[in-house]
Amino acid sequence: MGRSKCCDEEGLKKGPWTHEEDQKLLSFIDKHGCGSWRGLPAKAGLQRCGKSCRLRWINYLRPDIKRGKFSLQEERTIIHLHALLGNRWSAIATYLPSRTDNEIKNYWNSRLKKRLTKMGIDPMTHKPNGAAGSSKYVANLSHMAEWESARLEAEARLVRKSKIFFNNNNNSHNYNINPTTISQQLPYYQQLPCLDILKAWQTTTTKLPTIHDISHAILLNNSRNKNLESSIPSTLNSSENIFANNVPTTTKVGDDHQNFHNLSTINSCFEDDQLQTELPSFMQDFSGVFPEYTQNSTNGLQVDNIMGSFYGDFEDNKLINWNNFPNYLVNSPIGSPVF
DNA sequence: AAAGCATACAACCGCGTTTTC
DNA sequence: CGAAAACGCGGTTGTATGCTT
Repeated sequence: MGRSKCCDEEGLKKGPWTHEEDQKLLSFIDKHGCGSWRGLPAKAGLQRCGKSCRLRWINYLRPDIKRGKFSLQEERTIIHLHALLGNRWSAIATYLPSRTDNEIKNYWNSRLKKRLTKMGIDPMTHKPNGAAGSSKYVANLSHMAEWESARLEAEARLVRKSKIFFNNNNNSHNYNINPTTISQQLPYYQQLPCLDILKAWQTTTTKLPTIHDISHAILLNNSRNKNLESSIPSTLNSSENIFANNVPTTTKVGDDHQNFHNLSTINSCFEDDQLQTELPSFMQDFSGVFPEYTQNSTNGLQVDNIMGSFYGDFEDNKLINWNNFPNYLVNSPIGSPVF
């Protein structure tokens, strides 16, 4: 029963790989491809266990690995994803295709975590130290993470399929979304940010998303869309917009001070000039939802300090126009298994 | 110049899950 | 269906390198 006896690991070499070993492994994989790690070392003439060979290939020798300094965009993606998914490095790595989970994990542990700590932010909860946590917020984030986890798994399966689909169907759209919207569509990868996280989250709660939730999802998906060639058609029908049964249709910005603080602290990890440039940009994308912002945004956002104000041009009595929000969701380029 | 400390990152280890027989 | 191997993931360790005193 079962498989044949596993390789005997006694006498196998451990520790850092030499250039010669790398060449042997590369040469073998070049000729025979990777996989069947168990038998690979003997065939390649290596005194290593298959597990060690696999790790060396995946984390170091693979040709599609991007090495070197992490960009600000990548840093931001990691921080936002970590806030959402926790220490699920392989899931986070799917949003940074050229980076390995090991590299992201190391980068987080050696730099980002310390940087957040220095700034008075708990790297695990992504909340300011000492601040009273909002259990409701944490619960919502947890819901989002669960759905996002499921979506990630499904998306991974669908990515390959979708690429073939789009290659073969460039001129024959047949998706279950608003045809009026379709006629105005840019290619999927050029559309407004995907908001499937919010869509998924919406299935778990009747509460309207906060500005924090929206901003978080927008930033996350903007960065993902820049990094991932994922073009899966949405299956969301326009009549199924997430706000169909929700009231009120507007929310006072001032109701969300706590969440503003959360977003503010996350984004305070970045240079102010970047924040000043990029945050207004995505707010402008959502001009229908944030009318007050676009009308009064000449001065950009104000970020004074770590706990600084993110309110910018928002005032307590300004309203978010939730009625316009479904339009953005319908335009979402990436499908979700839960819709 | 050298010792001690900090940092970065490659690699290992253990464990849960999946696959194969 | 169960057992065992293989795989994949996250936590941790070891070591090289850089910095400070």
